[in-house]
Amino acid sequence: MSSRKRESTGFLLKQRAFLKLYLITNIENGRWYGLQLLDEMRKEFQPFGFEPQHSEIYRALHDLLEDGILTRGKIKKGDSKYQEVAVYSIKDKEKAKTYKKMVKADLDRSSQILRKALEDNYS
Amino acid sequence: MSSRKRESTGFLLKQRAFLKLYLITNIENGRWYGLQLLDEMRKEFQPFGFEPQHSEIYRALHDLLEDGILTRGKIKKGDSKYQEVAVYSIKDKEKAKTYKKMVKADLDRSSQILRKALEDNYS
DNA sequence: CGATGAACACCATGTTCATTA
DNA sequence: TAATGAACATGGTGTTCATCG
Repeated sequence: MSSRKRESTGFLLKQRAFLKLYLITNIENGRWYGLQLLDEMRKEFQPFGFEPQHSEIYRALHDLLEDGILTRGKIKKGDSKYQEVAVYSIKDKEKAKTYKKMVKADLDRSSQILRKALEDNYS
Repeated sequence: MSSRKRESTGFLLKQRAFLKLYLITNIENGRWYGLQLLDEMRKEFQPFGFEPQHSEIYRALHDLLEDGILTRGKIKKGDSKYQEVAVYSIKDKEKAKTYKKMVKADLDRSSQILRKALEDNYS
């Protein structure tokens, strides 16, 4: 029951968790589909030199589906072209909240590690 | 000459660079050998749940040798046992300084990304 | 061609094995 | 057994390919 297995050495937060966090927050505030979310992320983080890939966004979305946090529907886009896109919405608010709380802990921890490094090496 | 190739998508600082930074700083302040440096890092970061592996420390040290930043000598340990250890010292102070400056930029950038995430997702 | 997704490839790093003092 | 190092294995993520509307 308690056979602990190290899952990593615990350095910084992984990109996947970071993206999942943002996806949840964005989807909480409206309906979005994959490439839209990608563009949003890229726009936000371009100033910081971070440019996520489309496949990683999709993987994060699929993760969130498996986690039971999001649900997906297909709708036709309202533009001149009539193409189906996959739109997401929150399925389980509690799970979403729990996940965000988990990631926050890791964000805080990671921030502390970086801050310590700045203190220890540039004094 | 200017055929730029993306080396990564630019998420957070890599562990390797992080370790190399600490190794330089520690070695600037005295002579150390590998496992000693490992123990030191583990002690420092245990509170943050980060526990680097020995092989990664060695890889970082070898990198710094290749970079021409460190130099290595073999000496006998002063203890009851007479075993040779590999001790390191700074070979090129300028290069060391330059490297540390590079990593600082990445540390700052990474910190900003994390801070932004905290602001954007927990307001 | 835009959107989604899967397959494939690579690199950073973790785990295990070998050597020597 | 401590210390170093190399070999091997895996995970996370980037790149490419396939499909469908």
